[in-house]
Amino acid sequence: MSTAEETDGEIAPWSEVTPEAARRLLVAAVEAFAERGYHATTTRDIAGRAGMSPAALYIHYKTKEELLHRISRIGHDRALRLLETAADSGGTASDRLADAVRSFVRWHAERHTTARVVQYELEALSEEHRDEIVALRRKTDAVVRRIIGEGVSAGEFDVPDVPGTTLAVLSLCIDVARWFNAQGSRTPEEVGTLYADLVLRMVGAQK
Amino acid sequence: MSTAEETDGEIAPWSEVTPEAARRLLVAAVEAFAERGYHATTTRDIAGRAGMSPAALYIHYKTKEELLHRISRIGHDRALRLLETAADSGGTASDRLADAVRSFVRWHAERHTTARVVQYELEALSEEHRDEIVALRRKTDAVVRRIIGEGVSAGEFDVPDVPGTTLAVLSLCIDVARWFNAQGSRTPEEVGTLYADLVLRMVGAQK
DNA sequence: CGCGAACCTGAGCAAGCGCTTAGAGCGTGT
DNA sequence: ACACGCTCTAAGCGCTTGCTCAGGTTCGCG
Repeated sequence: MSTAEETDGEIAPWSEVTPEAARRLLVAAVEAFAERGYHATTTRDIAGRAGMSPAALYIHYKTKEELLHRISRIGHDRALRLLETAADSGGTASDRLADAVRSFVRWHAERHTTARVVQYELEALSEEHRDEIVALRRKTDAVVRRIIGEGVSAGEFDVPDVPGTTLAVLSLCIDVARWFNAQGSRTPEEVGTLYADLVLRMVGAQK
Repeated sequence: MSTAEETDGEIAPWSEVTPEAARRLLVAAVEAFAERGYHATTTRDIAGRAGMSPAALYIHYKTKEELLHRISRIGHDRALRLLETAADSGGTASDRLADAVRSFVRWHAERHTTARVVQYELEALSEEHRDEIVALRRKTDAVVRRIIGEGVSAGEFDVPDVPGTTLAVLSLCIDVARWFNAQGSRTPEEVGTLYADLVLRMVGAQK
C-alpha cells in the first residue's frame, strides 16, 4: 500500500535518519503534522501510521517535540543548501536569483508536506530549538539579500528597499507551501518558473 | 490594564459582536489563537483572558470551533470588503490594484493577530464552516483577478499568466500576517506602500 | 414587590492526552 | 548454550481537555 520511501510522490530524502524504524516514525510525523498541525496530532496517530505501538515512538525520540525539531532542522538545512548552491553558482545576479527562487519554490511545492511543517510549526518548538531554527532562517535571509544586493551594485537590479524586498521575495516563496496542492493543475516546475519571473520583475531586472 | 477595545494598538472592530461578554470572549480567543494556535489554546485560557469561568464560554458559543468560525467569518468579510472598495473605486487598473494591495496589506499588518487566525487556522474549522470560508476566499481571488485582467485588457499590464500572478499577489499579501511584528521597524503603512510598488512591478505596470 | 429571563459560577464527568514501565521476542557474540 | 542488548508491545498512570449541569445572582418589567 504505502512504502516508507514514497511521500509527496517522490523519493523521500530522509536517508540521514536511521535506523529505519526511526525514519518511518519521522515520515509518519511529517504527514500527520502537515495534515492536522502539530498540536492536533497525537503520538498514537504517528505511531499508528508507522505501524507501531505508541510506546515505540519513545525508543527513538525523547518527546513529540523532538520529532518536530528533527524535521524542522533537516528541512531548514535542505532549503538553505538549495539557496546557497544557487547563490554560489556562476552567472549574473539575475541568473543566480532566478535559480535560487526556482529551486527554493520547487522544493516548497514538491515537498509541500514537509515544507508546511518546517515553515508553519515554528511556534510549537521549545525555546532553544526555536532559537536554533531562527538562526538558520537568518542565514537563508542573508543569502537572498546578498544576491539582491550584488544585483543592485552591478546595476542589474533597481531596488529601493533591499531588506524589504528580500523579505517579500522569501515570504512569497515560503507561502507556496501553504497553498500548493499536488492535485492542482500546476507542477512544481511550472510554479518555480513563474515565480522566478515574478521575482525578477520585483527587483527590476534588466531584460 | 487591558480594555476590551484595545487590541493590536487600535480600536477593535468587533462592534457587531454582542452582548459585550460575547465580544470579550471573542477578542480573548483571537489573542489566544494567534499566540498559540487553535489546537493549543484551551477554553479555560480563553475564558480566563476574558475574566470569566470556563463555563461562561458555553452560554455564548456552542463550541470552541464556533468561536473560530465567527472570527474567521468576520475577518474574511472585512478583508473582502477592503478589496472590493478598492476595486470599485475609479481610476486606472494600476491605481485600483495599488489601492487594493495597500489596504489589504495594511489590514494584515495592523490586525496581524486577527489575520493570523483568519488565514492560518482554516483547517481547524468543521467541513461546512470551511466550505463557507473557502467560498469567501474565492470571491477575494476573483476581485484581484478582475483588476489584473482589466489592466491587461487596457494594455496597462503585461501579465503572461493572470491566474498564477493573482495567486502570487494574494499569497504575498496574506503572508504578511505571518511575519509582521508590531515591535519591528516597519509600520503597516510602510509595508503597504512597499508591497503596492512590488505588485505593480509584478504585473509590469507602465510607469 | 415579585416574577421570569438572562447570565454566570463551582464542581465535575468522560474521554483523550503525552509519556512510562515491565517484560516479551529475537538476533548476536562468546 | 546462554546472557546480552536492542526493539517493540500491553497496560496503564497522572493529567488536561472540551464540555455539562445544578444552582445562584442580577436585571428589566408588571
